[in-house]
Amino acid sequence: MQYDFNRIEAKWQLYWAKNQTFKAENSSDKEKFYVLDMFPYPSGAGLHVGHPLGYIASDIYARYKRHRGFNVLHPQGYDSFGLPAEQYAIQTGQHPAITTEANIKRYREQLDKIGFSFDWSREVRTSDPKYYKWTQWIFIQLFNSWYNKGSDKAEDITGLIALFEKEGNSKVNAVCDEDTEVFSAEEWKRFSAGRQQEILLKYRLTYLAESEVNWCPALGTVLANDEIVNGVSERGGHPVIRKKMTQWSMRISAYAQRLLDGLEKIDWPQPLKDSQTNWIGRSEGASVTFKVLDSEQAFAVFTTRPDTIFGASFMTLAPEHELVPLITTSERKAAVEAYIETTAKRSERDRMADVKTITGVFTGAYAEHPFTKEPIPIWIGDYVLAGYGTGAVMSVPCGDQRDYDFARHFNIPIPNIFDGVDISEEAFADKEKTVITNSGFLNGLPYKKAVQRVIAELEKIGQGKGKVNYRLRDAVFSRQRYWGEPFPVYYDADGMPRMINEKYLPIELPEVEKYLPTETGEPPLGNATHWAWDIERSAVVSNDLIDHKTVFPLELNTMPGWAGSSQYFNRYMDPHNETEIFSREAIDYWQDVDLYIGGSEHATGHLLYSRFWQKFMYDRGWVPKDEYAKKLINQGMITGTSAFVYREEGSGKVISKGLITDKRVTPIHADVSFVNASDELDVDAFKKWQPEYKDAEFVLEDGKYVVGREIEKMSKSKYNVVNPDEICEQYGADSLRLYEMFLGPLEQSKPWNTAGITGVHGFLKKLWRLYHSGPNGEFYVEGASPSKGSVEDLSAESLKTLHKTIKKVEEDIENFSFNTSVATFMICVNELTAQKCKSRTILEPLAVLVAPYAPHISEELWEKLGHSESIATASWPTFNPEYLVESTKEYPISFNGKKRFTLELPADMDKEAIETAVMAHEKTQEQLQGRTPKKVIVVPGRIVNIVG
RNA sequence: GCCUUGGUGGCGGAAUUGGUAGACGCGCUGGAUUCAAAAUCCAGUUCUUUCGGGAGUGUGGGUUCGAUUCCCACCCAAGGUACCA
Repeated sequence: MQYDFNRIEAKWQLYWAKNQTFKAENSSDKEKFYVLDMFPYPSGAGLHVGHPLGYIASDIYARYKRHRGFNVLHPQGYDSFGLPAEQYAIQTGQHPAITTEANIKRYREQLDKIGFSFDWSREVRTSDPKYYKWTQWIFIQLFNSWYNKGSDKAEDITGLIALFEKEGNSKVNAVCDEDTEVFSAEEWKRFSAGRQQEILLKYRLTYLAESEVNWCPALGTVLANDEIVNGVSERGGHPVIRKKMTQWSMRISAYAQRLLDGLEKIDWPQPLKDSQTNWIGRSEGASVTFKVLDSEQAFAVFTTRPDTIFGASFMTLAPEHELVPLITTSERKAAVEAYIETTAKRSERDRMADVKTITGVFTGAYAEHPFTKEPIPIWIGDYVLAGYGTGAVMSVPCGDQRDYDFARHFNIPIPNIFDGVDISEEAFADKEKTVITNSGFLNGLPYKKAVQRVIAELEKIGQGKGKVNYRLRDAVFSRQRYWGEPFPVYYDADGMPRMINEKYLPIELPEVEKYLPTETGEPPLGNATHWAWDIERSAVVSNDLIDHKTVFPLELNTMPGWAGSSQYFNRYMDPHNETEIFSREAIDYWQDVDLYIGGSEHATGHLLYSRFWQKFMYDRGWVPKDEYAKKLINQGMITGTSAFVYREEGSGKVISKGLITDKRVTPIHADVSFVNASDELDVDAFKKWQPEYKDAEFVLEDGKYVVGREIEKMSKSKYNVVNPDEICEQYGADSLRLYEMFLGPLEQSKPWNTAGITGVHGFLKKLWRLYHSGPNGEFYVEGASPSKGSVEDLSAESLKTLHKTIKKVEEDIENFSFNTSVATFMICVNELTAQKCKSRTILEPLAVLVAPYAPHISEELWEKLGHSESIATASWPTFNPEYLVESTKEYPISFNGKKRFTLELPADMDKEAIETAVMAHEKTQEQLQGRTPKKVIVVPGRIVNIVG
């Protein structure tokens, strides 16, 4: 009987769906195990072979855990708000909800074909109002919370208001805006309601603030860094400037230290932890206030090297620093303004990356040195970023290379404050060996003592203090987009934001005519005509009714992509609950995620924000764990082989790869589906696909157009995607699953090449044949079965093969080394085939071992073995080491570390006996050629090495 | 620039604590079967060689009886870098 994978796979997929085989219950005698995948964004291109990589791995793990007797929660859903659907809507006018729905349908079909053991009854979609109701709910809770540094957690804002009423804010130990003024209880009570709200905003965990954005005036919209190429918009090539905008922010900085500390108790990959650690960027130092000479102004800098304060020969402010226009002298004004304008065009990343070009301008103003009272020139330079620290730097050229280069470039003096150190060529940044000189009261002190001393002196004169600084900035939470969660926010008569009462959630996304920003530059929701909040009717009403008395305008921004993904893992525990985000029982049972698999590209986005929300939820008592995922694995990405055609600069001719020689060409992506295995392009298909090349001249070599090839991340935008559907069709889902695992280690990136799939497919056929040794390839196994009894011929060899496979596969799954277990299965089947094994005692456990990897074929074989229940209910075979005991060991005999021959010796032979046996061997004498070895290393069970 | 990861045959990769480098699969070569093909099976396949052997895990150095594995320096590629998700 043939291995008819198409029939078998369809049969079992239907069976699993009908019987709800993988539905998880919220209570069980079994121990719980929660396996989570990062849910996909349903793009129009459909699923490509890179997506399922992590899903297959987690599915294997989830299935394995079921065999080991756990109650497994393995849900899936869609991160269905996002930019591509909106972009498509702008281009076609099609509502994003419609395209998203269609894309989800396609994703689901594709996912179903691969045979995942998801509990689909728990599916969530972030763009579903039933889901985003709870995203809005969390936003309100954040708004109604402040961070109490005393208790080191988030608390209800009513507690803060009570404190203000009792004692003002001077003794309140809270995380708040830097510019928060001090007031007494009496003053608080006298403030207007609007004023009070304004002050509370400085404490709330989500608040309105000015933040910088990439503004593209031509497109009238804010762009992601991703959408900007070489300083201009990717679409259309328009200029982009950085501009300040009032937006919602999340006070994630309040959690900086806890986010750092929490990393120690979770089993996440070290590189990912490093990423988060660097992102949070804790540094210890001091905050120092400098007065501006001949002015009322002063500014603060943060420095990790306050000990070098006597070496400061200039100050550098970020060009965007608020003080710049206030202190610039009239004769420097033109130069400063010109410089600011140039900087506004550069992206932050550009400014950070570019260390070679040194630019800056002198403002004409001077700061006063807090101790020497000497004037210090104040410069601006774009290597200082406004958003980092205070946006101002105390420049000490002798101790910092960037300051050194800047000083050299502008001929600013470089005073040396390090004893016996030559700074004529470069700055000296070594803290450990530092002894300070030319520094008044710091002379002769080493680094640590100097830091302590200078901080004490600064505190004495009220111009500084020791400080821990974090690089982590508060997260901007507004997006000027349509396809995202609307805020449950309206603006009152004072223009202050107000939350809509929880019981009226969700506030649903309004319909708009077009998805672009309005002509006045408002976000797309500004196009909605029905987008006002009536506080009497508690309903969204027409904008015409806005009177700022009972009907108010609603927020026009929407939430960012990460809003919906920051708590979805908890919502899966109780996804249909309409009265709570999840029930107490559900969260108490499932607790947290035991295994989370997803890409490392989310390290400092989703994976940091979700930890922040979880800690907030924990503080407010809604979840029992302050870290939501015990273990996390990063799957590597799959790279594809992109194809390029080459357009000659100037002529516009498209030149075959071999004819480029020294011509100047621009490589352009060609869809890989137009290219055959010999790298020849179907020119007509290409022209049809990209009409702008319809009339272009294609210069051929030997009558063919040959493309260039390059390995890149597999992505729709690079036109190098390979779809899993065809592989499922041609080889089956089990082959696809095995092949994706067989490609290489889960965590590494690896190329996709379908050529090798015949290998794993051949293995499945061989596995099938092992159970079909009867006449005409009928199913046949020997041994007692539930239905009929027969005698089996069980060999010690087969038992050994089986048990070494059990051992290896078990270790592999526990270590997430799925590629090596596929190889192990192949060896096992090759050996059993050679042994002509037909024994049920071997073949039954083998089916269970294979089941997590290739579930369809295993189900079919399991059924044929006479079982009436799904193989998912079978328990994992038990490894018995007795079958693996060896009586001899083949020793490699090395001379000076190089193996020359091997020698079989009894496994239990001791060190001395091994040495004697080896030295007596003729080949040893042959190798030595009469020399006496200096030393003989014998490691019993491992190796013999003869030196000399 | 900074942070992170990786570099082993023609290709994907294996080598779990420093102990037989190249498991397993693809591809290729030869053979069996076949009218032929597909499928299947068998044998071989790191390079080099005067057939004794010699060299070999990005490059250069180091530690060690022994290094793909540990240390130092460098080269190359990929990912991230705060509004792609």
